[in-house]
Amino acid sequence: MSGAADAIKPEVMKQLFHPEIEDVVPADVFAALGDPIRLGILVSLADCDEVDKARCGAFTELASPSLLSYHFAKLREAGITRSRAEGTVRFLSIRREEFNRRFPGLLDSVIETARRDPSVPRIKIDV
Amino acid sequence: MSGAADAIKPEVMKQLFHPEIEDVVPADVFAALGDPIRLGILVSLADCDEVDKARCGAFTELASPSLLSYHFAKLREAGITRSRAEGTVRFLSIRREEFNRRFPGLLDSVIETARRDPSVPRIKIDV
DNA sequence: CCCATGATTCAACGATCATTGAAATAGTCG
DNA sequence: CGACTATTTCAATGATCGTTGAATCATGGG
Repeated sequence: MSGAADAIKPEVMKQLFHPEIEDVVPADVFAALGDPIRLGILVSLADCDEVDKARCGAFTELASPSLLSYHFAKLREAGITRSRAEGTVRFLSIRREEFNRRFPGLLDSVIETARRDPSVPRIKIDV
Repeated sequence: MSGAADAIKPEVMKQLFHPEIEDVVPADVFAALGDPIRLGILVSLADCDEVDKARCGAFTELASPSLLSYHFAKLREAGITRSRAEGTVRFLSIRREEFNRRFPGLLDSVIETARRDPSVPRIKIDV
């Protein structure tokens, strides 16, 4: 097409749903944490050296792409993580500040608990 | 029956299963916490004035007896609570010390989080 | 324009979940 | 014993879960 002002950045991939942090409710948070793969995603994210630089594709040791997508959605819809698109890649990060404001201290205990436990799988994310 | 040494206390009601605290795993704990009724039971227990004096029957505002029994079992099997029988009554309590040893700091954050949130139902337990 | 790549969506599956109401069990007390 | 109370168990329901594999979508590069 040949319009004049199509200066829109092409990187506007379909937006995934993120709840307002005020709408997030404890029971849903804990339900989202109630799966070893999702806890694995969380601690791996928490231990990632550079924040907001973890590609979704870095988690393939934990599950198949399609299953990962399912678990990413669970964490995202529970207000725990954020998914950001950049070109053909998607980056995953923890909604630290917001979440800490909503549920002070909770995330740290959860991550510490999951990090300490051998039943939680984890990967090294090379950014 | 007329044996000589039947000095056995009659309060040996069928024992309910409690996992060893070492066998408890984070994902199962969070799954158990992922329900508003169970969070309600937990904060109500935590706010009970006299520890280990909360009758199961005190929770009937939260759900029907049979549903309560189901949720009690979930909390118990996740290592969070203990059920103790005394005559025809059962008492429910939080496995504070053990649980804190296994997952330091977690229970307090969870209870604080649930206590602060209006989506979690709660009752006043009169012991 | 077509192809490769990264990721989500869809359809299907068996498993578990939350809930209900009725039945069983355990203990107490007349 | 027999009625009564407190609680669990059972059977049944529809809903959601975790998983798989195939299909789809979006983007970037030849």
